[in-house]
Amino acid sequence: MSDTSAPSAAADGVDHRMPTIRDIAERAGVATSTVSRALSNPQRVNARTRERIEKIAAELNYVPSTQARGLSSGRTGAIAVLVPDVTNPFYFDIIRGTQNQLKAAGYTQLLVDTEEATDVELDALRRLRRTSDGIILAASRLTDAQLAEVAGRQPLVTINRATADAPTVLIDTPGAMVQALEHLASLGHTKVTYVGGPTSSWSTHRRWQAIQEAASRRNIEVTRIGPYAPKTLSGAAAADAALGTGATAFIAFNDLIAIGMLQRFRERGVRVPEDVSIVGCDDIFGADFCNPPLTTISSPIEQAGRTAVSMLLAQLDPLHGGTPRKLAVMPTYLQVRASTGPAKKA
Amino acid sequence: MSDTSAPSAAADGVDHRMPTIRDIAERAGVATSTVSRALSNPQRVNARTRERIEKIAAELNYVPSTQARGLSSGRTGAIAVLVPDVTNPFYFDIIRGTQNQLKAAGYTQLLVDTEEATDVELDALRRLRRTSDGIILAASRLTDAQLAEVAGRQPLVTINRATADAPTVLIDTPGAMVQALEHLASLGHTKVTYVGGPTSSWSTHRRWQAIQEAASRRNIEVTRIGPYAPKTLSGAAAADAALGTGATAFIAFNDLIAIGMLQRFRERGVRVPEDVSIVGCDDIFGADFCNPPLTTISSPIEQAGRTAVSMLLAQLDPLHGGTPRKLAVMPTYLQVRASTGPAKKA
DNA sequence: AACACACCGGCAAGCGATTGCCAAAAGTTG
DNA sequence: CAACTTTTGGCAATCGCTTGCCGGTGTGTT
Repeated sequence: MSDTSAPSAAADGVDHRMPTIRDIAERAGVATSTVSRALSNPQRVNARTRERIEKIAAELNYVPSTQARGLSSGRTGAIAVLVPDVTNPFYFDIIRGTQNQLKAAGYTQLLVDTEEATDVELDALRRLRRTSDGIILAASRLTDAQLAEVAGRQPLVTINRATADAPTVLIDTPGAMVQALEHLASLGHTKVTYVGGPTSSWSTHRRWQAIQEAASRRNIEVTRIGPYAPKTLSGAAAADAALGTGATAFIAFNDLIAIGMLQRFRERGVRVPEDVSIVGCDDIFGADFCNPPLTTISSPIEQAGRTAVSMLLAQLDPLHGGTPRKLAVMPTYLQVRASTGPAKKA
Repeated sequence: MSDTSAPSAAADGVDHRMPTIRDIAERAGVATSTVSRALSNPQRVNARTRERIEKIAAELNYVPSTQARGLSSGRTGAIAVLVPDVTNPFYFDIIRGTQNQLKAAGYTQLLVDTEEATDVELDALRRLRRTSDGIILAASRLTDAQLAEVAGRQPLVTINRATADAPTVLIDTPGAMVQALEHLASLGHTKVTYVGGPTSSWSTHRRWQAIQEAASRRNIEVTRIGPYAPKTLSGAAAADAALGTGATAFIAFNDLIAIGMLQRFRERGVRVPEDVSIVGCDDIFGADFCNPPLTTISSPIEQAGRTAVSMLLAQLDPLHGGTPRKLAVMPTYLQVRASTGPAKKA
């Protein structure tokens, strides 16, 4: 870097200073306030003036400064999306959903990976207070109290984590657990093990509860192992432990664990579904082409992301958004593939 | 703004207005400039004063306004990462790599999905000019001229797209193509088809070139089909077309296509690797557990992301960053799994 | 013809930080 | 102890845009 100097005009003769509304105002012979309004509040200004301004803005290749806009208006135009792990395919779809919807609404998405850690989540939330207009919090690890405090400070929507203090998008995996159990029961399984996720995960508790209830109404004995980290690598340990329970069918916290188990069973020579059956959860990328293809709980994840955005936007702009819903439940269903089969005769 | 006066407390008794350096300055009995310096230029201020200020800032739970900071300093503290498709697992790893490294350096990551479209990419780039301090552009679809212009306007690092105008991180997939070809040759394959990616992809051309060169030096006949969109869904069409070439082995533009082909072959009763062999590229999530597990080209993708960040940061701050490298090439190797086998006797 | 009322554009005060410049205080030196 | 240098903190101007308030025009209503 030898240049960077010169009286604001670069050595190549081109003025690299970004144009501001002031430049536009001068060229158009109006006040900056008029330019501002023409550009962000079109109906507030005469059509002819507006067109002239727009034309000049285009010529100058004007791009408004988000910074300045945010500073004076109090709005940042950004929505933060916090997920526990960006590399978990489940969140990909959420991210894509929010991304689409936010872009459509003219917002910028701030993606934050909270690394499955409460303190990272809290810290991010803290500094995001100034940086974003609202937060979408997926699979939060926070306590109810913490969540309430966050919700009190800024618009918030949670995904897969119910709280009275903020609108929530729930994916009805517990409901599908019942389907899964019925499916397994009809295949003759009587002993089922639930392979649990992280202790701090709200979802894993809900699912376990749903399973217990459903099992008690049928003739099924359920046990639980875990917690396991939601990664394929945890699958090996989970598979080994699962085998120790004597159950013939396993319902995993999510597909990542289920796929990991699949791999481990293969290593150990345990056949799926001949020897044991496995049900996953989320129907992520890969669930359809793993070996064997995974029976799992499927849901419109991407839509969950879109719905979360809608709910948040409705909060930000109560007029436009209609009555803000406090809760949306995404339907789920059991996607039966090849990882479940008749129970092996004892 | 109705109040701003009085004890400026909200109805619930809690003051919801965010604290500013001014609040801190008043409490500490110093000027705002001192607070500013204490917080972002510590050695510029007496240790005792600084400690006092820091203490008050902590008590007030002060968070600086990125907006204001950016406006006055000219830096935004954000780096944009543009990828063609956030749901492509290949980019997951890039994203995770940049995310980590950026966070460590105190930057915010702005993730943008360019939807594999040039105009979306250009538009994003345009508005990002004001919003970010620098850009990481993965697998850009832009022309050299467009790229040069972007690079002239703001710090830029490209991934998998060489250009003289900006530092680049390359993943040496072409190099690995040679390995792949040798692997196939040693298995007795003499006719190989390359299943190409999007026309606008720079990588697909490089790979095809490498393949042609390597093939001409051996006794292998290569053909090319495509373009195909880099999604599993394109795999079906690709598989059908591939079969039509009469080749016994296929090298796919990426794992997504390869996995899609795998599925299609299964549907059609074509056995892999007994009837045909497939090599993928990228070693994405899923390549190891699909059926059969995919022989593919593996590389430290996450590190590519991290390296890109380092190179960009070095550009932003030439002093600290040492001599900025202009090019980094990530090593690759062939990961042999079960989708390749001996050529079928004709 | 008189009055009310949009409509439209300008003025100017911020928004919350950073930073160049300056002066008072403190520390050094011969 | 005078002359200097270095520290340290304050002043005030910006950064680029938004927005409340105001007044001058044009249009519509009695």
